[in-house]
Amino acid sequence: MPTARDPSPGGATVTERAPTGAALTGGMRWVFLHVYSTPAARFSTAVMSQVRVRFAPSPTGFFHIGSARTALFNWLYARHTGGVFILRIEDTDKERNSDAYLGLIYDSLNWLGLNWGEGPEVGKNGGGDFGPYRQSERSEIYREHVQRLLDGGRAYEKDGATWFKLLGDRYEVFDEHRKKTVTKVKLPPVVIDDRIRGRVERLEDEDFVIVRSDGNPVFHLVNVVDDIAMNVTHIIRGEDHLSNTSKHVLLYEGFGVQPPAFAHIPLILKQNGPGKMSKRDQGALIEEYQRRGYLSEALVNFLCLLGWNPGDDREKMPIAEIIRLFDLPGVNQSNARFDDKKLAHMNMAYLLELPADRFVAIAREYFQLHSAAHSAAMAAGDSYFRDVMLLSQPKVKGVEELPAYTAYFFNEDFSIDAKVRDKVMAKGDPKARLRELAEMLKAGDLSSDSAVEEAMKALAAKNGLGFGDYQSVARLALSGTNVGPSITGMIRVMGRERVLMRIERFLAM
RNA sequence: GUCCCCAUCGUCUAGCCCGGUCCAGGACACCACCCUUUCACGGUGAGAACCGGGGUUCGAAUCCCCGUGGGGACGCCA
Repeated sequence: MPTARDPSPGGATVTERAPTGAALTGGMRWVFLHVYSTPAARFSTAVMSQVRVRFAPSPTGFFHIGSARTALFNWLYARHTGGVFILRIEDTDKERNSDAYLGLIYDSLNWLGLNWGEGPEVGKNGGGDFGPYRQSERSEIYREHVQRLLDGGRAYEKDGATWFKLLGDRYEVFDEHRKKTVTKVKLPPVVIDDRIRGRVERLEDEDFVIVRSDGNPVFHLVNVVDDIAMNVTHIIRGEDHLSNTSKHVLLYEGFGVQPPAFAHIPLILKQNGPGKMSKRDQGALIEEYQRRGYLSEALVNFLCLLGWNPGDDREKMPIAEIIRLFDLPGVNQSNARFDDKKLAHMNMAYLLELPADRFVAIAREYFQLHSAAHSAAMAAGDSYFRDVMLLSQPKVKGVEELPAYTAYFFNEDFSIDAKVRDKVMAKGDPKARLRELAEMLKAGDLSSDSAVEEAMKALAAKNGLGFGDYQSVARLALSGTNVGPSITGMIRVMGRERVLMRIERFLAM
């Protein structure tokens, strides 16, 4: 609905949209609002001035892009409003939970810089007055709340499970889709005043289970109970939860509590094929980007732009600026397709302007994960490694290219690309050029790129040739290929001894 | 099948709320050229979109309706 960006204040939604056909539902809506707004006064705490948002993942699988963005939008909103970002672990599914996945949630959030003010205590994160923050430790709280519904006649037991009871006239009907007779309840549609979608109506007409027959409470119940208990003011979550929201609103009503503000953000679609992105899709895992040496600030910047924008043409922005500008009405309503090319570009842009020390540190970290490249690189010594990395920084699109891109700096047995060799050796007398270059380098000043460059240019001029006549064959002899950093930089970094050795070996071939 | 959400270049999007300034702007990708010491970066340029149909209006990408398409939800999963 196009009224989305106009969050009408204070539930005044009832009156807008006039004549045609809305009269009936409008009237019923009033009844509904009346029912739950009266007892709300008794339960709801004083006016909450501070925004409290939560990210509530389940440790049942890898942490993926979609979850990361939901966490990010919550975090941004908390930072923007000076509110609290809560991490709550929804680990009620005993079958599928695992500590490894839980650890991955903590690691990924930390890596992305999404620190939580309240939640499980991990490192500098967590703590808070509304714990415990793992649902597996909150059973007593759920039991009390279910008892309250039972006592108030809003829940009953059947088939060993506990069901939430809808209030209204009941009737039986055969459900074609599920092939069974079900009991339905006559009710006006639930109204959701969504900060991103606008007004959404959805009919909820069947009682639903809130505690399984094995005694475990279900998602809908624990989610609502915790959001009440933790004083959550804004629920920012994926649009896939929009259809659950009617159940949740009914539960709030059952507890006599005014629901928080809802904001359903668009989904991220997989880049190839139909459907939303899931943990199994190509490029879906946060862990993977971390492992591939992506810069978290680049990934965060990219993720912000999937479903949100600052309202102008800016894309690459410091996080502080994003925090300043981020707001719920600026979030898009349509799903966005993930594009790894754009992410790679963003990553390169960040890489290019990374301070030298940090670039080298990240490169070293990356090499450590790749033992073969690592041992050779480390054997060459810290300062040589640093020089090689800084020489390559402006040339690569990502840290993951580094080991292959720089391999010949660290290994003497690099291979010579046959095609390149044939091409380079085809015209002129490259070997003669190489001999002239070696002669010059024996005594030349190799202390800076410009010194090397001047010497090479002088040599070329003396022989009536161009810089390129020396560059291509020198590159071939030193690296075996025709791509790489500037040749002058290579000579400077490799040093006289190594350069002369490689040239001689090449001439002997 | 039922219900809900959405709809601008291949992709992410600006513009839409408050109709004219839009023969629709930016970015990624692609192509060409320039720069150049290879490869990149960078610069310049090209191609590329208002889903369709009705309506309202002097005028619609912008408002309304209907189609169509895409997405989501329909569990004693979360």
